[in-house]
Amino acid sequence: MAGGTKRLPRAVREQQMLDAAVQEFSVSGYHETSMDAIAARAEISKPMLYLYYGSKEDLFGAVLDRELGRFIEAVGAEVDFTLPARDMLRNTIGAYLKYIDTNRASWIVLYTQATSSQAFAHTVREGRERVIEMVARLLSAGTRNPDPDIDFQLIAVALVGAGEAVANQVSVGDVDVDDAAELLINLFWRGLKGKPENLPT
Amino acid sequence: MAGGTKRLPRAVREQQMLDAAVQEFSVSGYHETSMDAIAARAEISKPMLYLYYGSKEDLFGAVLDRELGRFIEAVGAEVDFTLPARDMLRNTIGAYLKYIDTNRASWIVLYTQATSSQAFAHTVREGRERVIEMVARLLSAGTRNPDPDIDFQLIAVALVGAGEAVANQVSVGDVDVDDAAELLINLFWRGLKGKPENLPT
Amino acid sequence: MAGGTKRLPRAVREQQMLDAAVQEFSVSGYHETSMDAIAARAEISKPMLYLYYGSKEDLFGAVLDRELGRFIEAVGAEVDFTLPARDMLRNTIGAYLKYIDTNRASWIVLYTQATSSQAFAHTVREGRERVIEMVARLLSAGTRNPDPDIDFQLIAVALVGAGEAVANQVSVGDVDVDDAAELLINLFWRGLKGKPENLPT
Amino acid sequence: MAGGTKRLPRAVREQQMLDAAVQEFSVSGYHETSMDAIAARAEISKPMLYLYYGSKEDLFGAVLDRELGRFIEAVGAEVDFTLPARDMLRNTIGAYLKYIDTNRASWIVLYTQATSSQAFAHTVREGRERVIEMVARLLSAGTRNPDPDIDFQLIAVALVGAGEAVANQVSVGDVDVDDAAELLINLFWRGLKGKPENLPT
DNA sequence: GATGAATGAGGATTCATTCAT
DNA sequence: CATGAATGAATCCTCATTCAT
Repeated sequence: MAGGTKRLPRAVREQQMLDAAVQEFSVSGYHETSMDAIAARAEISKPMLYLYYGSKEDLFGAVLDRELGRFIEAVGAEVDFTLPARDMLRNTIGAYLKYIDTNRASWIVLYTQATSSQAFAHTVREGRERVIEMVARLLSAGTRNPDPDIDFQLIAVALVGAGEAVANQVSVGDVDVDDAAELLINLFWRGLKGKPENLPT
Repeated sequence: MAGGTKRLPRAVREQQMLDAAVQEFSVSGYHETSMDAIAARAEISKPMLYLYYGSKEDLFGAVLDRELGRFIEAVGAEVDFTLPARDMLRNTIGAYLKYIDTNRASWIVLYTQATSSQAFAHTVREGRERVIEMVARLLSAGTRNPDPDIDFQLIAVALVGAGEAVANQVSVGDVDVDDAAELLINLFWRGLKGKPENLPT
Repeated sequence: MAGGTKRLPRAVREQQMLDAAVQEFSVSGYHETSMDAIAARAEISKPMLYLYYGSKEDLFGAVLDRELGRFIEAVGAEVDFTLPARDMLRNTIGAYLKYIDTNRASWIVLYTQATSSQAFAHTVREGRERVIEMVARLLSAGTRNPDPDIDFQLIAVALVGAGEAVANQVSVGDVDVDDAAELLINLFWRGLKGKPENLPT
Repeated sequence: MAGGTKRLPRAVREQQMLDAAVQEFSVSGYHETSMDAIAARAEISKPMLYLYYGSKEDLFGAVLDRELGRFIEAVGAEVDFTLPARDMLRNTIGAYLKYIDTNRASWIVLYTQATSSQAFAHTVREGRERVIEMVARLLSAGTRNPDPDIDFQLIAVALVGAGEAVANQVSVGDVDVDDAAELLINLFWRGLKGKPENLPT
């Protein structure tokens, strides 16, 4: 009604739909978002959604794919492996939080809503596992004398969990990005220090 | 067939229903669990569910209440505020992880599924905030010279996030409870050390 | 509204639904009959249909089953294998046409509408093949000196086709049952006479 | 890919579309065939279909018209009214079955699928009635002393039914055309013999 | 002349929820 | 007390049909 019922090229419409879907899913979650609502927000008709994405599940999958891709790209772009570890860490975490701060709906869908349906719990779990795996390798590589007793995998789980929790506060707007960055950098940096027992008591 | 249409005292019935509900919700999530499935597992009729709990939403709320209560009770029972900080921390974390290890369905409902519906995102957020608040106070209290610049609140967010992530691994069965406990104790203990900047570089 | 929203025992409701379904399907065919229409005619709600029959396809299947069963029963009841061939033939054809004359909707569904959906073309084809097979055996058995050159199978196809065509006229009300019976009896009786070549030219 | 976006003269396009439509309809039936499928098979766009035929119903009507026309033409071409009755019958039936054998999709649409929609049950019924009428007249004319008691109309119904059933076996490929022809010729010839009662008992 | 893009309208299906016994 | 029987209200999805280029 308001306008916008033009013929758009396929690629544009796709993004328009995904944008609408991200918004709706982020607010209401997978199950409580209706295709009607998405179509309405995208200012198109429902059949278009089905024409382009086949089903609600597939649409949600496409949303996850795009948002995950964007997220990875945004973070990856800021990572320079030639920098010293500490700087790289800073940059990575900075990019991570900046993405979340700037793309809140995206983050909410990826972090909170993606587990809403059985169909995606799997996908999300795998995604997280890859991140954890990566962090674990970084920890292992960044530690000077890696003690074989250290369970880097588990430390990575904890760090990623912490990172997500902080990120989530950012996405909610309760926390300043810079403060969050500083905290996470320190937390991860400690992780790189290796054996916890070395810490002062 | 075997039986089941007995007259049970109200309290027993209630628990029976909640037990069934926890199981179903933990496996399928809020939306993908039907009242039929719950009634079937509880071996009672659907009208009974409605008689006792009014609606699916209320039932889920009752589930959250009971599980949260049990959780708090289980953890609280092991906490002795008269012990030295380090011991208290150890006991608390031990109780926390033991509860999760023993009551996986309960944890899954509380941690993973409670965000499934708009109606409870709120509840969960509040619950987590209370925990974070508590941890923040513990951090603040446990630090010898609390520097007012330290954002204990945010540290608490990170620590709780880490704790949940590790707890989740436990609930999935991927991690040994004792290993998890040791890791978390160390992580939290560092949190008590105050300003991150004090750490060695 | 008009009445009839009573609690009926399962068996009664089932018949009520199937009755409504037969009527609707016979008038509009499989695709052009909506579950709404069937529910409305049965004076029940749509969910009942699904509760009892699962899907439109299954409902149609149940309709076919019941009508085919009734048909076979009605015809079979009149067949007495102890009678002389000619009498048995007369009785069978009589029962056949009487059923059709009395249960027009049933016949229409079985004969005309059952091929409406891919899903049932198969079933119908098989049903017809069984009838043809049976007729072929009767022909073979009823022929005094069965000439091996005679393709009873094909004769049966023709006779059954003729029978269905006549029956259909009956179901439409264009033809008197007795006339139709006489015609078919003669036609089949000729079939029993064996080799066509024996006929006068 | 290979081509297909040529400018073709109207007449060619029309046949191309009808060809595609016949194929699709014969395989899937009226309702289960989509305009998309027809357009795809015809290698043209859907708007073209609508431009030429207005609606699915009209398209199906055009299909029936063309196929019926071809059928009548094919059979009619072989009928020579100057021949003796028996030869004419042989030729007619031969042409009839040859057409079906050669144009199976056409026959299936005319015989099996045309009843799929309310909209055409009518058309088909009328078509069949014309054939029956014609056969009845032939029977009447071919009988030496037409007894007014004989219901040629009904005999024609039976014969046409038999003819269709046999033809259908041919279209399915289960029966040899020549065998089918012989059978039908004999069957019809008997029909010409007049009163059934004259037959031996 | 030809089509990619778009939609109105309706149908099947599924629950959470409630009577009537 | 307990439940089998029943439904209102959505939701997903599809398809014939039509613009705008």
